[in-house]
Amino acid sequence: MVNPIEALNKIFDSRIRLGVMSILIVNDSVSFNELKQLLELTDGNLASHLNTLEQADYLKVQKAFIGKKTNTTYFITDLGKHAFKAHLDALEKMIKGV
Amino acid sequence: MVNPIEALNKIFDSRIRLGVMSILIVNDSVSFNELKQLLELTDGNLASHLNTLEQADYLKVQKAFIGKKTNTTYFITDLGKHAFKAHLDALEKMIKGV
DNA sequence: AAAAGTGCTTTGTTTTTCAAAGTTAATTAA
DNA sequence: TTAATTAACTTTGAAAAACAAAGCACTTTT
Repeated sequence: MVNPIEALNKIFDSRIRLGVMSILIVNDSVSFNELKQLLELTDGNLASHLNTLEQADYLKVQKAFIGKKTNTTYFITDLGKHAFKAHLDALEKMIKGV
Repeated sequence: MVNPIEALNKIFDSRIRLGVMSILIVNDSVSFNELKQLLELTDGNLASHLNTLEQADYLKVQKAFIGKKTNTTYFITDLGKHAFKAHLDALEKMIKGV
């Protein structure tokens, strides 16, 4: 038997990052503020997790003005989608004892 | 919509603890050494994660002698089974966007 | 007698998490 | 026009967690 945990993605150890990804995989764009409210996080905490995901190229950011008000929107990347799905597959396999 | 991550169990943030639980949920008893080999961990690291799970009453330990050689065996508790299943359910719900 | 295995505990470093405060720039309220 | 508020961070610092390595008591194997 192979080590069952090595296919799990370390980046998705975090509940928060899992939450972000599961939101972004179904909604193709979500604002900073929406994420903050959905996940009930402080600005700094959310920003740092988003940063971790961005560093990994799992999501990308778009800063825009709505009128003259800034709006920051997050999108999942293809890499992010694949990584997330691979993680879920690995989880499933692990649980099923394959 | 409710915060999707609050139903996730913080104890299962760790890949290692997830791995231990998924092994113990299908094998009703596993030795320290088997876990160590399956998960490719150092003694100290494994022991501390097992300790976290034990503190939570998610698993119990049985120390026995096989001949005169010590053997430490781990079992999942009912509480552990339920907590693990609840976590997996919460994960599934989160991913499906319920 | 020396080496190696079991199952830890202890120690200490590195990494991660998080809240709180500070920041820049715009917006609305008084 | 000044004050308060919102957005989206960054910085700081503290606490918690992860982890490897070493130590330990005991036993078996060589």
